[in-house]
Amino acid sequence: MQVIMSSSLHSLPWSAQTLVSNFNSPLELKQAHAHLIKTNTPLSLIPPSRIASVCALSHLDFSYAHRLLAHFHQRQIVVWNSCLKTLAESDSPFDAILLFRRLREFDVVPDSFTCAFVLKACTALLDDKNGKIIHGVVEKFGFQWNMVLQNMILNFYGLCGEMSTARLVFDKMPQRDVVSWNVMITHLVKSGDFEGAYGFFSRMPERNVRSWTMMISACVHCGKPKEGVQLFMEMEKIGVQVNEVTVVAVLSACADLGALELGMRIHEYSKRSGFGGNVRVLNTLIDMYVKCGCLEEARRVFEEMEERTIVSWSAMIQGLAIHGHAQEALRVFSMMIEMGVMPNGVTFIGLLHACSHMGLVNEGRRFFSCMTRDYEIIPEIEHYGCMVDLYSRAGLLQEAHEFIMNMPIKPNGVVWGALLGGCKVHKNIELAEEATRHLAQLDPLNDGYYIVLSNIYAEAERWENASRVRKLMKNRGVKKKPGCSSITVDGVIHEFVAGDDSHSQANEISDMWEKLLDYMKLRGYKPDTSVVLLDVEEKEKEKFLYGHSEKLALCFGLINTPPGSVIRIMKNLRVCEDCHAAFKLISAIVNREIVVRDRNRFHCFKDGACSCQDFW
DNA sequence: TTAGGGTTAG
Repeated sequence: MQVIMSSSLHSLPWSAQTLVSNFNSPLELKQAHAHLIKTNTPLSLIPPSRIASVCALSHLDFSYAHRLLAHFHQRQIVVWNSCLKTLAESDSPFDAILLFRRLREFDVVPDSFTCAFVLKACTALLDDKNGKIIHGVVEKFGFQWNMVLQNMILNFYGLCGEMSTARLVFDKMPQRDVVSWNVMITHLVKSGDFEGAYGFFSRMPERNVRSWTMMISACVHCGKPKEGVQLFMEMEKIGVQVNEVTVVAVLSACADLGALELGMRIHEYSKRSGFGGNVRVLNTLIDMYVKCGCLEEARRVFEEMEERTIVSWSAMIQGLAIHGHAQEALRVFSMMIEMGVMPNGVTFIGLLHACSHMGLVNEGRRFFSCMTRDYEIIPEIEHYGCMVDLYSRAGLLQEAHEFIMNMPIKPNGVVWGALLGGCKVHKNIELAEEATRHLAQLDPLNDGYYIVLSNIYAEAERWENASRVRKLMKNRGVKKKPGCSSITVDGVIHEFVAGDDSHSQANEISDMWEKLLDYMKLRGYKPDTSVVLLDVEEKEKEKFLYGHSEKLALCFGLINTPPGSVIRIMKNLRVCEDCHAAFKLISAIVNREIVVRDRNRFHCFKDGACSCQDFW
């Protein structure tokens, strides 16, 4: 027998070294194998992990690999694991599961890595059955002290939607780390259990920046932006280092709340912290400034961006739309197309919004047809909603109705609601009744629709019908959401509900209103009592009208802010016609800019006019 | 070998 000259790879000739350590295909592997046999060199010179991954990726017969690997002194499981890892991370994770079966046929004892890789494959495939088998293996071999593995199991059950099993595993874990808690929180939020997630968050023995960020964004998604901001403040107080994802989450909360001051502070902070150039941060900033009524700032951020994504363009177009700058929104769209950026469905929602807020019916129609023809975007329910809104606002109620009837998808509450809105403006009782019949089925608990119908009846002085709608609401347990407006002065948010006289400055507010009223009447103001639904005396109606929350907030703002500064008010419902007319006059009387964000859009009152040009 | 969060629409 030929004496083995050397067992070191480096002692092989260079060509053999390359052959043995750099093979990339089964053929090259077999060549290396043959070469080693021929030169009587130990097979163990071949890097085993390479055998494993080549065999795995080329679907080479594993028994060949196994025979080959039998020459190695090291524990074979390492090599199996290398195979499993390659397959679990490849685009055919199912092969990892098949290989795991082979491993058991060969009676190879798995270790914790084996379980981890196979579990990874099961997670990618959401393979409930095999995942449970691995879970069993983990328990059988006593790997429950392996935190990584345990966390993977938690995540696996969470992804499969088996929260109760995840909970059982979590409760049984002999120890837990911050990842275990974060995994539970993630899946509780995803399953819609915000309270449960918050409970876990509160009980965590330690938190990292992910825990905080995740919870803040969960708050925003669950409609609790105020709580999100509170968490952020707490996080800052404790001194947790914030990252760009946290910034995005809290900026979204600011956008929802209209919390401009905090938003601006975070903008400064992100510049200082070096992630002021992050596209996603900048996109969120555009949205925040738009929703806080600072279109100028939003424009500046947009213009200064070095790199823009479709989200940046869409956010800017939508921002211009809700601020009533339809023509500019269309120009931005043209610019985007010229630069070769492909629009998406959301871009068209912004464009259709721009058209419907300014009555550009033809342009809207054109966009609706070109989105499919030129860009292959299939309209979704939101696009149909925008079109119905466009026709309805413009007074083309029959066209809107026909459009709904010809829709290829089932109209939802938003679609019928848009028609109802148009019926109110253009006083069409018949179609309003039809829309309400559909809405009663689709969205029976939404107070807004009942109110609008009752309003339409009241305007037509059909008081019995109006009161019938009221009774219906009562019978169905639907309560009218009270109008509520807020204004921030020196960092403090002041909230006013309609008819509110509980504020410490209530008397001053009332005096201010009386004073304004005198000036307004000199300019021809007549209270529009038609917006008051109740069948009461005219004087009584005026009293209700004068107590509207946005009027209270405005008077408070005029008393407590320096002359010349912009007054920003947020309202939870739409601004009524009377407040709209009053605010136009007041903006001229006090020579102030008044920005009102209602539930649909912005109104910027200046010099006696509104940016919506009374089309809303 | 483990978890994650973000923008546009409504």
